[in-house]
Amino acid sequence: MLRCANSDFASGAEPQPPLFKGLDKSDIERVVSAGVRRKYPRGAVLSTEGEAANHFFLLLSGRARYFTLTEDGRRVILRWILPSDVFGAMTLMHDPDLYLVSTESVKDSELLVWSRADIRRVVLRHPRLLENMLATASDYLKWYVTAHLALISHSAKQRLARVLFHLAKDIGQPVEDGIALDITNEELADAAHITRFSTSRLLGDWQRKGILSKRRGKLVLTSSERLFARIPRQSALTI
Amino acid sequence: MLRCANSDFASGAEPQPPLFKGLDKSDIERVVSAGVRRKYPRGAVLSTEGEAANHFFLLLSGRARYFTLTEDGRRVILRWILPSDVFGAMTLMHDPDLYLVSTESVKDSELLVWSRADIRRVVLRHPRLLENMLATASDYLKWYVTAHLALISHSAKQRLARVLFHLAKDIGQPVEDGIALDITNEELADAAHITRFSTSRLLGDWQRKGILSKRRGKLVLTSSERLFARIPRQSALTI
DNA sequence: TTGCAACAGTGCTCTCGGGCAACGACCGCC
DNA sequence: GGCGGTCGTTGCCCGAGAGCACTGTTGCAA
Repeated sequence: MLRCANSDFASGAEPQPPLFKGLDKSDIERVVSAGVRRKYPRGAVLSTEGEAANHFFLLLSGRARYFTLTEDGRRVILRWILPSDVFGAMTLMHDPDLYLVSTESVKDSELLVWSRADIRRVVLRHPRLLENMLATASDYLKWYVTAHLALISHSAKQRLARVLFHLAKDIGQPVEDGIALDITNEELADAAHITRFSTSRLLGDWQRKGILSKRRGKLVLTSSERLFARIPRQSALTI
Repeated sequence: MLRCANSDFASGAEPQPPLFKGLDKSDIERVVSAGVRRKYPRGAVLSTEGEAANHFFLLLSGRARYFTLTEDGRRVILRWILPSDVFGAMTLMHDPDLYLVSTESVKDSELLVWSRADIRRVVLRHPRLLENMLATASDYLKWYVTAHLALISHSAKQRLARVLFHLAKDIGQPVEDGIALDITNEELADAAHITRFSTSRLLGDWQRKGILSKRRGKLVLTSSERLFARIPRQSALTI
């Protein structure tokens, strides 16, 4: 494993991760060179809930996600991690603590990884990193408030629509007739917190209406707006 | 409004707010004296979702809570704020931002209030405050993960039991036959995300079993463990 | 090609808990 | 004391969506 002697971020060629906001080239250089670049295959567990937080990560390429388990062992998908996102922030704490949730790669991924000792040293020298992490934390809280409200006030259909919409935005690939997603019904079900049966039924409805088309493990969203079509309501004028 | 010339925190007499962890007396003195002490009556809205985050708060005495609104206007209680807790952390951000949720006092309360300019100045001089805020943020995320899991995997009964248990721990007052809570059915319903009808039914069950006793606006929890009694299950041996 | 496993669709049942209406109990106020 | 408002209770209905069994479909591997 090699130290990252020359960072791509300092050059400004790549999009700047929010973590580095407000830092100048030499600062970024120093931060990046304190970490190591590592590759992980699809499906690798990168950090595990309840274990000591000893590594801080920045996703360079690929894709990952947070997950946790319910008391009865069901897996719960929390949030996607996209390139430029950081995770394992418990590592930054002044007092060592445990990871709150687990993370896994869902595609072959490349990451920048710091040990606790290294990232702490860097962070104390660059408090701006702490400020940026606080901003990230607030994004997470924002996401959670939204998810919380969705859970308690949206129907299964609305939740699935919301999941599809955000997936299309975050990880969809434009194709001729819409936006393509590599995803199974079961993954959608987990994300929307409904059963795979309901997922199948709802997707079926939408397909019949021409809002999307799907084949095994693949889905093309044609008109994402129509996902949120209001439930047809009785007109007040109809006596 | 007077600057706080002499802080109670620096003396060590009062319990130390987590915000000040790792700071020495003179540091705390400086932080506290940058804020002003203010009193708010019960029911005051202290910060409003969507407004510019211009004030940072530390609750000295009383009680407050976060809340937000659903799209259809229903009020959602998020979390209690107890003495020593801080809120309005969006004020600390490097780039000005809006409050994420609203807060209101639920008892007459005394707070330490900082303007954005003042708290930013202090925070930049004492990066340890940022570290402590990060720790607070992680507490919030922990709370949210728990609440999220409760919402998707617990029954109405389990959620209400959990709410009662935590309220008893946080804001209950010991009395001869248990722990007393000043709370209405409606507030419990909001906190557990169930209707007030279900709340009434569940509390009725528990009262009949002697787990708690209640009169209008008041509730005495006798044996909080029995709230979580497992649902009696068919024995596998019963053919 | 065959076989198998993962993925997907459908019809059915059933339960939790939401929603409503109506009633009852308690509190404070004039 | 009477009265209106808030809070609490109960019975009833009903619908969303979970759960399950079964079948159909696709892809991969031997």
